[in-house]
Amino acid sequence: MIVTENMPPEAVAQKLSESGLRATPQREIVYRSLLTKRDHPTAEEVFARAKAEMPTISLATVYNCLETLVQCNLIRQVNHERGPTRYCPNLHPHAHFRDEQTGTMVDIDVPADLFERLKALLPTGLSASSVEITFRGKTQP
Amino acid sequence: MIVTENMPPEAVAQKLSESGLRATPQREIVYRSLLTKRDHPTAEEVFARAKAEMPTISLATVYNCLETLVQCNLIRQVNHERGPTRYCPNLHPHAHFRDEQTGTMVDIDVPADLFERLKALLPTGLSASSVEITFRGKTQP
DNA sequence: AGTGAGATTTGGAATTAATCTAAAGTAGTC
DNA sequence: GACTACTTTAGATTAATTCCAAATCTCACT
Repeated sequence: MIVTENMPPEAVAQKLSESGLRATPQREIVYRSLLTKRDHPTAEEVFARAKAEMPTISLATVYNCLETLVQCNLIRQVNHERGPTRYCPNLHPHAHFRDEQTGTMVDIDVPADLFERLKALLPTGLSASSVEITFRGKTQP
Repeated sequence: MIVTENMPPEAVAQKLSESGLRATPQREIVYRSLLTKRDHPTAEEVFARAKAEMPTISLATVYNCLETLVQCNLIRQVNHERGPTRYCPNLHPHAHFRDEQTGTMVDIDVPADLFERLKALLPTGLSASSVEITFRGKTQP
């Protein structure tokens, strides 16, 4: 299955088992917490949301689940400068804009041909498996 | 002075004092260590090189100097995923390619018009002060 | 249904990169 | 030559994440 669209919540179990992994309640809760509020939360924020549904879940588990979901391509990691890693269920190729004041992050669609032009800049011998584009700036008042 | 080219080593003192800062031996050593081997070293690596020239320099000072040099636009910070921050004296707008195996990083020139096209993707209301483009992948054998 | 192997979760300790702090050193100015 | 502001320094501290080893769970097989 090639992923071009965001996973519907039901597909998590399937995608996980495709990778030989189990669809545990913790993994589903963590994944749902990304889907329901798509604001690029940090692991701590996911932890807070997950605890609301399952008070016994641990922070280590949240890190484990996020890592697992990244591994089987259900979500993406987003890093910006030294800030904590954020997580994103949008699997379309896209860029991120980060507001310097508030730290909030929004998705920016990038046409496929621009990604192609960027990849074409690489000298022969280098092949990119991913391209990360991050804008930093401010939101007009 | 608008910076479009890498600073010649002599220019550091001037650039620093323009910003009301002093050209200390530590700052010059740290800057030179970036110029002489342009391999995007981490603060720890800069520290090691600086110590060879000035055994009494401290790691905190290296962090301070790097921060100062970034502030007055003599060098750039480069972040990639969770790795330690790296430093780069190349002030041209450019992208970075990072080899997943070795962790080494190389500069990739990006034509100005591509940067413009990227910035044009932002919806009205968002204005970017910088764009970071990072490729991740592998170097062909 | 019971059992064993392997996967998963958990809390706490450990790690890493970076920042903070407060004291000591240095430099330009009056 | 002293005042003041800027710098450096070592060590303590922080923040995010990873590691670890024990407890728990789940599936496959009997």
